[in-house]
Amino acid sequence: MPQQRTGEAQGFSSSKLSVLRRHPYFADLEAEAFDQLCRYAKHVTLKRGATIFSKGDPGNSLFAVISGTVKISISSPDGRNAILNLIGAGEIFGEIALLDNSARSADATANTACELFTIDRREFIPFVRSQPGLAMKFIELLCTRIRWTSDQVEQVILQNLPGRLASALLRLSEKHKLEPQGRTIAVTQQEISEMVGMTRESINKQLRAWAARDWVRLEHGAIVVLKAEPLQALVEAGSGDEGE
Amino acid sequence: MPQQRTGEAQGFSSSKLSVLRRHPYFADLEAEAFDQLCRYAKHVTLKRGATIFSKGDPGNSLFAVISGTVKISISSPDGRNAILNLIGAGEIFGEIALLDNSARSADATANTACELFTIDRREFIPFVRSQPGLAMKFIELLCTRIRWTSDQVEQVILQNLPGRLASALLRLSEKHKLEPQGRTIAVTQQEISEMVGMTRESINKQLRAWAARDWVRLEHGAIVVLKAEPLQALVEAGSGDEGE
DNA sequence: GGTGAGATGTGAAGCAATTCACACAGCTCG
DNA sequence: CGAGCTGTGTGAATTGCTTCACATCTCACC
Repeated sequence: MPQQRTGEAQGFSSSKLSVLRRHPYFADLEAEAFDQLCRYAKHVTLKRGATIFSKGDPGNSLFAVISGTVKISISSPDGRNAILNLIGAGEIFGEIALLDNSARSADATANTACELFTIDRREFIPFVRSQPGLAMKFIELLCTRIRWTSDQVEQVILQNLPGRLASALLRLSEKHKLEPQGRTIAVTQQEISEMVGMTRESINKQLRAWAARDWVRLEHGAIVVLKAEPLQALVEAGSGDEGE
Repeated sequence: MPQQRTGEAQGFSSSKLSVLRRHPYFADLEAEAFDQLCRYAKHVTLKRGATIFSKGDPGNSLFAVISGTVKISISSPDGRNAILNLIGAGEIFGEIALLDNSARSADATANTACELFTIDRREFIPFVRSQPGLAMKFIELLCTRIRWTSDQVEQVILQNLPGRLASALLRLSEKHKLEPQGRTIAVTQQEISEMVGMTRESINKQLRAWAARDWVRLEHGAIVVLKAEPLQALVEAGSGDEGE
């Protein structure tokens, strides 16, 4: 894990911690247990593009995002990329390899400059055992992940370009809907193309067509969903074309 | 859940139970706890094609397969199907909706005639709480599922037909390698096509090409992997064509 | 031992998405 | 305040896979 600056946890401002505290995974943890968790944690600041871990690494730490976004992806030998997930502030990642004590199954990189919280396996596993409710929380987290990933399989197998793209936009805007920017999704067209598994060019053309109908607005490095309903209809219609 | 015959558990033969007992999820459960679990369980016999549950149903039971195979799939409005997983003897399914107390996210049907074990949420959840090690087992199970599903996303996004098909065959033969039939995978070409998201015709043509090179042997309703290495090489080469 | 349903095998035509080859816009950092 | 790097926009040619339309094969079950 290169390019990181670490420091012990005692200096955390409460505003940073509150990002995590608000999150469902920790929300109903007792204050005392939460403080103890923070004492174990290390703080990491990363530049955009920094590698957090790579496929095949031993999975001996858990991460939480304080600010910025992290990209979970896999790359093929011929240079193509598949983005499995984008992790935003307040979310956790890296739990799978940690929990089943095996190698990382994908790469994690800083998609923007970001601040992370990281906790080591050696401290974390005993902590989970001491907090019986926490295991159940992680089961819920894993279930959410499976639903997310299964959804992705479903869309990629069943839908054509418009359906896949619509589905990806809706899934992303769903994740972000709690946040202040509303329905603005901060992703590049290149990134979306790697999430749905089609070329940037194809994605661009479809997005333009929708922008012409005012279903979306395209910004530099972001997409705003203006009308979710017709997109939703497209997904539900199966691998359907749009009308007119 | 139609077309089922149920009976209380006291009549189970030990041979049936041993299928489950051997399986990692239950292997290191104490005999007493295992017996108690069996007392809660119901036995179900299903005809080929029977619906076990459908997407959207409340998820209030867990299943284990004693014999036969179960298909976990999703169908789109226009009649296309995506198979997410095939569950064989000794395996568990239906745990996701049970654990996070939500609706089924896919359909489950009997892919062959099969015998199942089923246990109700009301009995199961308290049982898990009474067996602290069991929660950890389920965490491992969920991690395995995520890895399986993420693999599927990876292959479907990054690979073309030969790569996807090779990958699917290897993943399936991996699952079956412990069983007596060796590398024989009991699936139809239609089923494989729905797992990789391409048409049966395309799959058939690719399989024939490989059969001509003795990489696989095609049987009625089954595929035998003869040479895993060239298939593995194909997967690792990215969306690569085969030579000559 | 026949018969029908499910599974496999195969070619020709069509098309959705890729590939390739650009032009331009917008940030950001010396 | 250009210089350069990302990100976006767009058209023409190509292609991998689908679609469609069959023939054949296999097996379970009357």
